[in-house]
Amino acid sequence: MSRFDSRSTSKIDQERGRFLKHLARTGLRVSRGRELIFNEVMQIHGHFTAEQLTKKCQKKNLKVSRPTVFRILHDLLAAGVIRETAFGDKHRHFEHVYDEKPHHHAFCIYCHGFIEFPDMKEDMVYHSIIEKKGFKILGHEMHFYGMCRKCQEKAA
Amino acid sequence: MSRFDSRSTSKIDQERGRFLKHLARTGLRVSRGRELIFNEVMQIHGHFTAEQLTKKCQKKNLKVSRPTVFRILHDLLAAGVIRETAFGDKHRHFEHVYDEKPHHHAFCIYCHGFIEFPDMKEDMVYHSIIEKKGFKILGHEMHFYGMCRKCQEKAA
DNA sequence: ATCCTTGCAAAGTGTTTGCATCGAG
DNA sequence: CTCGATGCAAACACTTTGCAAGGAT
Repeated sequence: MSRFDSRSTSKIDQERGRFLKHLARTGLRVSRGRELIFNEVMQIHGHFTAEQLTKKCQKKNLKVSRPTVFRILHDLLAAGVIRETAFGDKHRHFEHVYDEKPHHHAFCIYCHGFIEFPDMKEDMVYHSIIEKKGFKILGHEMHFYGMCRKCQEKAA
Repeated sequence: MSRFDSRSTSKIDQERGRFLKHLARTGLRVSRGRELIFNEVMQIHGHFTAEQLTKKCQKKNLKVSRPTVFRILHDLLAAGVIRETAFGDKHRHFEHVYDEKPHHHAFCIYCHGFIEFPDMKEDMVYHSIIEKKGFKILGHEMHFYGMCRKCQEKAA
């Protein structure tokens, strides 16, 4: 019915605006690499590593070297388009700052696996405390840690 | 009035027990290094990196090499005495699994600084969801991310 | 005597930097 | 023509491994 789905693109456009503004402000160019990486990143749902992103680009025959990927991830971080999301892992994980499907993680301290569960918006209690300190909240994630079913069975 | 403060030590003894049990179960010895690192770790309040722990030991003239520190941190992880706590940082951060003063963090995506705020125990909604999946919860932490006061002022 | 522990040096891994070249404004 | 972007190779930082010596049971 509608002529085009404006909902999902507007979010991306908003993020693109944030990125372009950041580039303009810091005197950086809208280069081939930046456009390309921005687009790839926005297509990813969930978390990703620099390595995964590099491979994803290479599979599509988009030419970007690893250093460039890292450099542009820094740009995206500085622009506030992506953020580092924390895992007890060797490499850094990234994801969009705008959350499509907010969810959280429960990590197994034994096997390092994790399960996901949806956001229940029960974090509001914290908002007033944090914002009183002048901190502007963009999002949140909750980490539970413990022992997954498999590891419990193994330990039993 | 009381003859000695048994409260704080009992917690540590409990953790020591967990560690010893793990060592026994996996056929590892209660070596000098393990005792030493265990004690140092239990004296730390808050998060620490392998590097900090190594330096702490060396300052006290406790002889342990870096590889040993890493190896014993793995033991402590496997025993469930410490866990990795997630920061958007290069090195891994650790902390006790038993939480003395539960608190959470709000990270600035611009400067990577963070502020702390106390645990409000508002996470209970998640327990039933997570435990339904057979996951045994040992603790949790909440990460907010956004922009700290200073970075907001800088950006204005 | 066996098997775990430790330290040293070396190897890995993920990330960053230097530098020369390319390319946009 | 100037200054940023990029790729390559090298450098880095943190962590892990191999190996031989030392130590506990």
